[in-house]
Amino acid sequence: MTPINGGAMSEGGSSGSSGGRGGGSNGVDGILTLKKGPWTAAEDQILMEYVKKHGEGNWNSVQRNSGLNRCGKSCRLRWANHLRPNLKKGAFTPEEERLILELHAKYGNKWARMAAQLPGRTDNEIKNYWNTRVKRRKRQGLPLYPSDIQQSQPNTSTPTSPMTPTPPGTPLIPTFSFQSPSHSQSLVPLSHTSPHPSPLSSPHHHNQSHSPTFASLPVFEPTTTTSFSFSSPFTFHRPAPMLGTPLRFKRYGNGGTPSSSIPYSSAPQTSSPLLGNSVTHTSLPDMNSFQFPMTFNTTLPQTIRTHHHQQFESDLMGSCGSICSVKSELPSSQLSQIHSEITIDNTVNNSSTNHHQQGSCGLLEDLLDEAHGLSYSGGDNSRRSASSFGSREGKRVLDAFSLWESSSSFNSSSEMKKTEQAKDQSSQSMPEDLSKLSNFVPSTMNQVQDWNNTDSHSSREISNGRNLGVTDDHIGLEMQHLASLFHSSTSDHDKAPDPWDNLPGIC
DNA sequence: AACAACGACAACCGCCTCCTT
DNA sequence: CAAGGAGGCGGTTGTCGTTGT
Repeated sequence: MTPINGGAMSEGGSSGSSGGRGGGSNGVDGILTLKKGPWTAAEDQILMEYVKKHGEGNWNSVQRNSGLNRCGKSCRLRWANHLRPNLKKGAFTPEEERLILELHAKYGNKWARMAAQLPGRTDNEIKNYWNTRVKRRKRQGLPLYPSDIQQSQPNTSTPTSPMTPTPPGTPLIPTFSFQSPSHSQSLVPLSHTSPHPSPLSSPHHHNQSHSPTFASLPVFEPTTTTSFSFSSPFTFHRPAPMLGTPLRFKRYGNGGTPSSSIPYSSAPQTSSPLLGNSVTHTSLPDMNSFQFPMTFNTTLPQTIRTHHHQQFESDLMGSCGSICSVKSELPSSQLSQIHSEITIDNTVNNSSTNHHQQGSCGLLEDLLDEAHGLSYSGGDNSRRSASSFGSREGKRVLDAFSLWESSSSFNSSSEMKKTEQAKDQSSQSMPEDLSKLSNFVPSTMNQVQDWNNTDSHSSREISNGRNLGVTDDHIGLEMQHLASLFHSSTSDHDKAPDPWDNLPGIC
């Protein structure tokens, strides 16, 4: 039970009460109390209804206007971590796990920043994953990072990373490298070439002591053999304007955020420092739908890899959200298309497999094995993967969605027909899991579009304008950027096996 | 079957920064 | 310029389910 803290409760929930959960909702002595603890499906429904009507932001008004007896902060958290569209539930994929390691090595405990590069993932998820990992490895007496990932950034997370002390003499400008002989990867922040403003230099960041020249994106060296390969055909339909996932598009603008794209797509379309003078970005003929008829394989021999490729790699890894977030922002029908057309090779696994063949040190092998085992072979993650949507929390959310869908006026409108059509179209060509996803999110996602289209007023007012991280223009700019990277590329059109099929659970 | 250990995760808390007035 | 509100971030805690003994 937590009495409202007078007016002093500045959203911060400085309730000062015990952290106990499952508190009641009724006040004592007539004092209205804010409910704490787990959210119910009904509460979720209320919150979703509210966001549907008013958009994200103004979380404090949720309680005032919707009758939901939760503090604004709690509402925001609930929405961001559980209710908002495009959330990717389930266990982290091996690629994601690897990326988390890399990002943590680079950024430390900057969960939001890491989440910005893991589309559909929340900072809370990443944080939980990491903390669990820290505990486990500490117990096992293992180093936090695989030996091929060197943490050379001043660790901002000493309390939770006791096993990875920052070595003395760590440079202020962090470097980040892979030293596995089989990976031959090396990541360095090419700050001098990055056109992106450094988010770390932003005063927005808490007590950041990083060098302001630190590139926000993990830019790969030309020698990089990265973890992804993309095959064509690679079609982007211009996504519907959405509010999307503001959490990931505000401060940490890379990873598909507007901030990362603007420098590329600004009017003059000057050549990127990375691309050299020969590359001039030109306007796209059709931003509504365009295709990248190319195969891009990052394992190409260095000698035939072009600057385009390298740049694209950089953007893929650094701003994975540029693509992935586009994917995640799309309505389900388009989502399915993206899913079926983006091909990502899991060369992480391949490279780690090569480890054995190349006889690297046993510890590294063990670590890699462990990492994979955690993800695949009966480990905890597989457990969770199997039950991710069957969890009580998942059920709650699904219940809420069911309630919401069944009660929403949206269902009876013509929009519903469109949604159903989209469902039909998409489900025809999507795997079962994606079909389920389609059934799970479509109205929500369409609704987001709807909010933006029909309720632009409220949308613009969201969060005092701070919430408009993803705008139509921004997405368009991203598309321009991406397309420009493919502009002069040619390729074969061989179809590669769809790696999304290999992803567990919902993705 | 009972218990402990562990992992995953939701949610809370406090602090911080930015924006508005 | 200052104050207050709003929102975001990172740290922490408690609960629950699973697994192992």
